[in-house]
Amino acid sequence: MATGRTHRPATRSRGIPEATVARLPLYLRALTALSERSVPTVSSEELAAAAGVNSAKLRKDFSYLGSYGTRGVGYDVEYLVYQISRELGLTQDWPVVIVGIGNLGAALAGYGGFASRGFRVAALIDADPAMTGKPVAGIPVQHSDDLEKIISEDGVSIGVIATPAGVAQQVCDRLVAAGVTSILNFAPTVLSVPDGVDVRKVDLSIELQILAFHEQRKAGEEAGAESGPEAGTETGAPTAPPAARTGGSSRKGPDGDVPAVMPA
Amino acid sequence: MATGRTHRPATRSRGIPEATVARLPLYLRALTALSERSVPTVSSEELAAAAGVNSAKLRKDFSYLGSYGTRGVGYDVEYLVYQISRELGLTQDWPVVIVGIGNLGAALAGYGGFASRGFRVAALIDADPAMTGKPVAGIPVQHSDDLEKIISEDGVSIGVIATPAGVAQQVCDRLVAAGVTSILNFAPTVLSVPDGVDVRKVDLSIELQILAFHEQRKAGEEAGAESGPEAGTETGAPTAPPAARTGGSSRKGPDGDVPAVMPA
DNA sequence: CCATCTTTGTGCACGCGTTCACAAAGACAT
DNA sequence: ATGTCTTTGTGAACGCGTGCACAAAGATGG
Ligand SMILES: NC(=O)c1ccc[n+]([C@@H]2O[C@H](COP(=O)([O-])OP(=O)(O)OC[C@H]3O[C@@H](n4cnc5c(N)ncnc54)[C@H](O)[C@@H]3O)[C@@H](O)[C@H]2O)c1
Ligand SMILES: NC(=O)c1ccc[n+]([C@@H]2O[C@H](COP(=O)([O-])OP(=O)(O)OC[C@H]3O[C@@H](n4cnc5c(N)ncnc54)[C@H](O)[C@@H]3O)[C@@H](O)[C@H]2O)c1
Repeated sequence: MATGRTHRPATRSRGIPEATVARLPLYLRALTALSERSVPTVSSEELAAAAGVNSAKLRKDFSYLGSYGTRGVGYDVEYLVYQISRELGLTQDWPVVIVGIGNLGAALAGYGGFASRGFRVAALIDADPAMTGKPVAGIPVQHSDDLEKIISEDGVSIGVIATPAGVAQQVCDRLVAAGVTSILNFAPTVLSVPDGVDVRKVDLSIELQILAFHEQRKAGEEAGAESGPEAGTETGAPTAPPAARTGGSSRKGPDGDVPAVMPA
Repeated sequence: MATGRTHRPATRSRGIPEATVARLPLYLRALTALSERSVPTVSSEELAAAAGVNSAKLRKDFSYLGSYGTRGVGYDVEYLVYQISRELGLTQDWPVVIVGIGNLGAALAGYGGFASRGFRVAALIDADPAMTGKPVAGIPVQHSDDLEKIISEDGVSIGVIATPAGVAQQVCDRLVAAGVTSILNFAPTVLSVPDGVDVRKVDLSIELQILAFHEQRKAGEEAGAESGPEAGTETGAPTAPPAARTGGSSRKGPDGDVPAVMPA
């Protein structure tokens, strides 16, 4: 997963578990597709398949919202779309600012999936004076000097950070000071924010590394079940271990992994 | 969290919990920064702060990798960088293809964070003939007709999908058929893949919706503790409920939420 | 060599999330 | 009205992840 709230770890918000909240947009997307095909009702089984989850989990998720659904029939698509939208706060308009209009920021600015769900790009902000005034995706870029003014005037509470990692924390601080209380961070840094501010992060690099881990594991177990510790291709070790293995043998890898002596 | 594995739900890979694997890149990033500052050792407390996690959790995570670390001192930065890199499979080179070189795909292609960690953009692939041959971020775009050839020749096992949602599944199918076993999906669709293929997704829209949920909740509890069911501003309800509330009163929202009768 | 002090590694308890399995609800046919 | 059949809503069990708290390890100083 690319995200995770930063502060406020275990806050069961209004009785709805965090894991459920994270799935509601998934259900909503599937339901919207059904709605566009004028499908009137859907069973938990069908909807769960469309959303890629277990049907029991889906029913339990919906049970947190209340007792919608009719036994023997299923759920009314339009009604459920409305209920989930309302629960997620999508019946109102959310102005969003994007800070850092480089490659990624520009792509985000032009992304149609924004407007489709109650989000509106209120402003694009960049520190580069050469960008100021230049329209990106039809919206003129504004200079970061005006950040505070823009946020307070438009009542923006959600900010997207697409700046280089080095300046992300200070951009974040300015956003928070100006009144933003939700931040979506694309920069590969840990942001620290005061209580009451939510941060979610999207990190491409982390996702790829997780995939690489599993990929390596797949390749490893395919090449013979147990060929002993680390069969081939060491790719050059760095320095020596700290105070390498003087005497004791506490324990090694979880199950007969490579011993803690460093190669070369 | 923007992601989540799709199939193969509870696979404790090689004894390392999935949650730990997801944090390893975070530690690695923090450690790399320390390494660049030539910091020789770091305590679990310091490193945990830098990575934004609990120190006990960090120590437990590292304990799955083995007993590195020296009591009373901490962890050797270089050594740990190497161990985590190796565990994540970053000591080898991973060729990656990006399919769909539009706004997002082009941004990804130019992203420096790729190369920095053992990932190499092996090819950019698009279905638009007008794109073919055109260099994006210094790499010429290839036509999707050649997808299979590219993947088998370069031995690509990781694919990134940045096409429109409508074609994502068929692109995915082709990637998998050609030998790709790990997919990072940016299109807002649920991909179905055979066993043995890992899918991770990044969905901007979902992240924003989760933020909106919490944002709404913050605004709600700030405006008076319990003002009864749904104080103001109904934003127009759609159709009527399915077989609305004939007699029984099973139960409503979890804690005195809006009653299940629809407004208007 | 011994004492002290720092920091790791982990046992343990707890809470969240997932899944199974089933009783009850209600649609629908007769 | 009654019976059958589908599907919901949820109780209960289980496993994973988290964080506390502490014993043991080992560095450091005398
Ligand atoms: N491009 C990608 O695919 C991608 C993927 C994942 C993460 N990221 C991350 O997203 C961020 C942006 O990536 P990018 O490729 O668009 O980089 P970029 O260099 O193209 O864009 C960065 C933009 O931020 C602006 N900026 C710099 N400092 C600023 C400040 N203090 N206030 C406001 N604006 C400021 C710059 O003028 C520039 O326009 C980086 O942190 C990168 O690591 C990018
Ligand atoms: N732009 C964003 O910020 C953003 C954010 C989140 C998600 N997404 C998603 O990422 C995807 C791409 O977004 P975008 O803004 O770059 O769209 P885009 O329309 O700019 O680019 C899509 C590209 O895919 C190519 N394509 C179409 N069919 C193809 C096929 N069968 N094989 C290969 N290439 C094909 C098109 O030629 C085009 O170049 C979409 O699914 C979008 O929903 C985009």
